[in-house]
Amino acid sequence: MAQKLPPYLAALNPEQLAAVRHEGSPLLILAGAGSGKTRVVTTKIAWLVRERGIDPASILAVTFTNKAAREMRERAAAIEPACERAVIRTFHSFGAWFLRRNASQAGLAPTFTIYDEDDQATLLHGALPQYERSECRRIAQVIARAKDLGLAPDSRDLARVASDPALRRIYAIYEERLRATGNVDFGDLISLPARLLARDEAVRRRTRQRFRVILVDEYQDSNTAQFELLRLLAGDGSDGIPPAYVCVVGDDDQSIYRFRGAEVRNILSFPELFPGTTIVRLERNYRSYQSILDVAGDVVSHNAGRLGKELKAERRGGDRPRLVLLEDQDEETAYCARICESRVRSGGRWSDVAILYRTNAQSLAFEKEFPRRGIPYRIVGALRFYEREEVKDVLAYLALLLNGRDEVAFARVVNKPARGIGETSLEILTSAASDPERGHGGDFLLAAAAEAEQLRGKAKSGVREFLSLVKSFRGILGASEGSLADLVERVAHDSGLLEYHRGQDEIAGTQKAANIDELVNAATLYPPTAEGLAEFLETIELDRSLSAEDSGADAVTLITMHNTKGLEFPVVIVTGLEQGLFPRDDDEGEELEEQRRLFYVAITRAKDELHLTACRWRRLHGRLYETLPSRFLSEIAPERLAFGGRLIPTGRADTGRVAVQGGGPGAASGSRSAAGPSPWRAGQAVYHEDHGAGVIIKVTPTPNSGPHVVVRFESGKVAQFFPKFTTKLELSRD
DNA sequence: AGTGCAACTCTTTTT
DNA sequence: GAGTTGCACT
Repeated sequence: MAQKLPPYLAALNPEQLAAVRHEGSPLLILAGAGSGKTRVVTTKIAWLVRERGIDPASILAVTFTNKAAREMRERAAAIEPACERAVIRTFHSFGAWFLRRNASQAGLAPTFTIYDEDDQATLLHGALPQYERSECRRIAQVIARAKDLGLAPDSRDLARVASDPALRRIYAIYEERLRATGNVDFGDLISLPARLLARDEAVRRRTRQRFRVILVDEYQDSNTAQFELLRLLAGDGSDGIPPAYVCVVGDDDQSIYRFRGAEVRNILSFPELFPGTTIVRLERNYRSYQSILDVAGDVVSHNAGRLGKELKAERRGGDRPRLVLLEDQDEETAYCARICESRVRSGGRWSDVAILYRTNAQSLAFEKEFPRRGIPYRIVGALRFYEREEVKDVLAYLALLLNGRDEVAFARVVNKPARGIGETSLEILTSAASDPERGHGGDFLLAAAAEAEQLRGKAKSGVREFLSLVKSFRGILGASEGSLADLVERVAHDSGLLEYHRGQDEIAGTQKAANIDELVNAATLYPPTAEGLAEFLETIELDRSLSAEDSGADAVTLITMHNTKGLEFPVVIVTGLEQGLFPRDDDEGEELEEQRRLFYVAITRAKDELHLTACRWRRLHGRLYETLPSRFLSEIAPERLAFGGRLIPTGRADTGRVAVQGGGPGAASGSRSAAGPSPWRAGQAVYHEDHGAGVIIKVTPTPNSGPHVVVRFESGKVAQFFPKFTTKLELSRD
């Protein structure tokens, strides 16, 4: 290299450097797991500002999580402090930011609040009481998917999201009700900005003139609506404003949010949709040993429709990942515990180990057993602070202060704690609020004030009491001193919620009052103004990772595979690798491929050591099922895996059972192993309890798990078994 | 209006 | 097996 690079660039490999210094055409960075993606993006932002003289305020970088946005901002600013001024946000938070700044054009108040799916369901239930709550939840989800796809109630393609012909009408009613509240839902944060940009030339021009560089991280998880927003933001030059420089970063092999509307095709077809695209592949992996990436590569190679990418480990060698077939969950828990213990015994930390599973319910076994063994653990993403009843109650009072049309918030707290306002009274107030004759403009507080006279006795005094509460809270909102925490505290206390929930705590042993305190605490950072309150509510609504998660304590991580994206651990154990659980039996086609990608993500989290476990017996929904190992396991070349080391007693001597960890000579598991040469040979006829008669088409010996056989049944179905671990498969004798 | 019981339903869930 | 929801009862 002729000229000397500044230090922040000199550390990059050639592909990374090319990605950072690319300009002039759309750029697609295909960044494999562990390939230094964040470093490239942050360096690129800094480089644009520092070397190319780009105004940081004209750079928009969107991510999918707040955590990623924070990290990106910090790391870019660490290289070039001016990057603080870049707009680095999640897609949704950018949408909210944009809508607040263009509120009047969007037909919204700048202090609108955001409804989550629970609120959406409540709104639906209020509009369509004939549908029960659970049904409303389902419908809310369908509507959310429709918005992900950018489909409005009158879109011709609405059937793509659900075939029910009633959907169009329900969706239309929902939209009408939602607009009447003056609030927005998650989907609106993407679709309303897009609609505004499409329709309002002045806003469009102003926005396009401002954002000259647009970066999108985790692009494989973007949905159709987000893609449309991106296109509108970037422009195509036809309005005389040159298109923004668009750079998307992602990994098609890590697209795992299809069920939430993510559209892998966005990344697969990016080069066609943005003509002239340059593609840079980052395939050097700095995280894992090659032995681990080999396994990951085998798995993901079974997917069709990939952009194609092969990870190469900078860290050669490494132990072969270990596949361990176990009897049941107890053995699985014990196996994981032993891995953790031996890690610590050999000088490591508890936090080196992560235990991954497909469903949250699987964490339970570990939660029960680990305390007994003195293993500290933390569960990532299980309990959701903001979704708790008591938290939502306080938030509803707060939201109502900003917006009297918030039907959901009003209905939630007008009678909470109980003030004698029943269903009938609520009905009277609700219809009064929306009655055009009465001119309340949909404002429930105005309606309540005007119509209280119509109510009687308890309801009347209850409404009066409620209104005077709201009035006093609004008084605090104008205060020039103190922080928002004062208001939140007053709301919690004066409303009676704190006492109400304290009472609940005593009955049920919960911590609701403490949670309210935590909410009060979180509000200290905001000013006691309407804007401060709106910002506080937005942060809570959009950044739900706020809960006390990163305590930094030394503990084993229990986590769903989905939640591990972007993380890494020295030791990873992927548990529950059983057919029916992962993948589920009904996973096929696109869904099956997505599950395979999920497995890929899970595997590539491991830096040094990877363990894979499967149980023969799995308890699911309170029932015990006999399972087969996941089909994904048979997609791994057997020689890439170790099948365990030793035979370890489970410690339950009374049953005489052993945990197969594989291992030593003659490692026999219980009574099912037969002596002598294996009867499992290709061509051998077999019978399976569920699948019927079949013929063995392939046998692969394993050191300790007995032979692995592949059987073709008369039905044409091909399935694989470890005869050692199933009683359902028998040799046919004749 | 609040409590208690039976019936239901169960993936994943950045925002 | 556990948590949630609707409904009936008081």
